[in-house]
Amino acid sequence: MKDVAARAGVGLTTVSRVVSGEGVVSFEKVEAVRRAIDELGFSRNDFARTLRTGRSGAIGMVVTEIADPFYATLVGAVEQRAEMRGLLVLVASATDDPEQAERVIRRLLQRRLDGLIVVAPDEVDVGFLRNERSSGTPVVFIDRPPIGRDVGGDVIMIDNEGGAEEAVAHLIGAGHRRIACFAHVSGRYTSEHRQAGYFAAVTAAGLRRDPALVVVAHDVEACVDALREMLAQPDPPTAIFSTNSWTTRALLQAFRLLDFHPALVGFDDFELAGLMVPPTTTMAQDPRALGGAAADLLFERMSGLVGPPQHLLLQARLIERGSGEIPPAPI
Amino acid sequence: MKDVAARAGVGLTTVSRVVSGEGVVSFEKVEAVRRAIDELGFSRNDFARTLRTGRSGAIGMVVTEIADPFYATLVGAVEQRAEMRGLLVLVASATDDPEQAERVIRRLLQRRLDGLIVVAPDEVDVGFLRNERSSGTPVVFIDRPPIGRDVGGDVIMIDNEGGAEEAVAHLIGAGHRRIACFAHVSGRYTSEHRQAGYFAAVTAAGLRRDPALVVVAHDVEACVDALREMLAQPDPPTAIFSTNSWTTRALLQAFRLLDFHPALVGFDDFELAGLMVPPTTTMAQDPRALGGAAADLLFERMSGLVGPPQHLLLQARLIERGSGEIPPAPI
DNA sequence: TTGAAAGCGCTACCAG
DNA sequence: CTGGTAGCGCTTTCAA
Repeated sequence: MKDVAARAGVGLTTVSRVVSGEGVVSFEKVEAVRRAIDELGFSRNDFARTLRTGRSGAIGMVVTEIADPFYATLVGAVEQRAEMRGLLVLVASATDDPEQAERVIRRLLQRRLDGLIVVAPDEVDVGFLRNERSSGTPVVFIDRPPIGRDVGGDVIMIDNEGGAEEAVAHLIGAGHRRIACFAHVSGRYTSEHRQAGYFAAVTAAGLRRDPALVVVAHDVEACVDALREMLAQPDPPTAIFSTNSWTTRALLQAFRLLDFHPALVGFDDFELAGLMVPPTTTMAQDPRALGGAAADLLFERMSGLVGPPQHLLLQARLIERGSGEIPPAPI
Repeated sequence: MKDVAARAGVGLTTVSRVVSGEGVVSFEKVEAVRRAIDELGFSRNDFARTLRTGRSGAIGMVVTEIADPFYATLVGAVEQRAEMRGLLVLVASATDDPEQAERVIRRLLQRRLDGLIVVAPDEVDVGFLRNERSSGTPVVFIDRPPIGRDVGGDVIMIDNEGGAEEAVAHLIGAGHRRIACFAHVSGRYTSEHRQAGYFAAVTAAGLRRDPALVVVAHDVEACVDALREMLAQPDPPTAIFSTNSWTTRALLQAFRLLDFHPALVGFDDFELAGLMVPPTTTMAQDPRALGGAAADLLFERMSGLVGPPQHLLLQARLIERGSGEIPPAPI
């Protein structure tokens, strides 16, 4: 910048004003500075700027797995909103390893971000984010609430329990009485809440809660095993509710392997659900809306919105594709 | 840091040494500093550090669309490698708008990154990256070569033409003589090269190059229209080669709508390809390998590897799932 | 081993 | 309108 100033024959401050577009500079000097910038290939050092201003012009985003289309879409939605405001998004995958997750988040924090959007890994105590929030960096949690005492911060989630209940009620409405629940993982927030919704629907309909119908299965092999076991029972399920799209897709592959075709409704929509055999009914979340809402709220906080932490619950939406309502072949 | 020093009763330099783990500090002072850090909730300001050292500890990654599973996986692979080296990854979606793309890349550059991995949007002249490279920031291009004169930089890509040729040869080997080519877009690098592979295979087999069999179609509607037109011709195709997975998936939906089921081989693997009816044969790229190779090369450059720009060509791999080799019903 | 002091490149506050 | 100067928080000499 000093070089630019020298070359343009102006003061350092004038260059700064031209570069940041703030303050008033005479037309000729602007031209001169512009020319010098081009000739020298100058580009402002944002670190120095940040050091001085205290604002980094960047927000951070932590997700558990960027390669998961759901999170990738979430990130895309946030990025789009950020771009409109001239903010950069720093993305970091926390992964499932709690230690690594904490390390990644801490490292992100050292960058003095203007705001943070976090899909808090279950099992990671994000209590240390309390410092951050109290020092003025807004934090919005998304997809699930943070673990840890008094973290505070806004939370934006899907109504997991309500959505699951509605999905299972849909199966019950189609005449099913034996409905299995395939959970994608044990002990994690979304999984547990969707299971709770399953139980709520089963109970509301006066059906028997059969523990043999509830399993945790993430991959094809586990699904095959669980299905084999259920089919060996005297009163096998005629319909299945799955708590996320990974399990839903694993189930679809298992169905083909076993040549077993029950009714199926899965939480989370996925591409090609309509091409499955039969087309798979899903309880869809809208990751774009979720990410957009989180970004909007974060930006409001960044521009000074105060008030108690907000908890937003977005509704999931049933997309009927025929696999739920088809009554099963009589057994 | 000043506060920490005061509280621990040591000098600023000592704190710096403890925090960065460099230099020698007596055990007691280390303890004292650690305690003060905890009590004050101190976390080093990375901007100041970067300003001073000139190294940011972060690399940048530009992709055209983060929500596309292919790019998301690419990012995931780079991130994983970066994490192992304690580097942060700054991701930005360039989008398809050339102006926005350039803005985003420039903004990323202002952050003085230690390295850059770029999926250069076609139509964006990344000539301005030349400055960057000459000022010592290594740049690795991935998935396609950069547009613009003398950009230089390493390039890591899939052998698009060879992969496409092999895919089409596979169809020819299964007895097909009328093979259509559905390209996902016109004028872009990967699309054009895969089309070139298609033509190479067709020519090598001595088949007639029929322009009516080559179309550009990105969505279901366009696929339906194009297929209708082809089916109305006297000698319709019995097999289709598609240049990327978006088009492949659109085709699958179109097939169902039209109740038309030709043999199909698509470039790019996609989840659930095996569940399609019939299971879809694909020419698979491995985005994890691609991203990993790019990251490794970038890290080598960052640690001083000199030499002329490298051009790496990774091979795509045919995953046969039965839809290619099934001879079509006689027409 | 330790600490004082000089600056990394920029912006904010002044005084012209 | 313009430019000089202080200082953001850190690391890196250099001297003790």
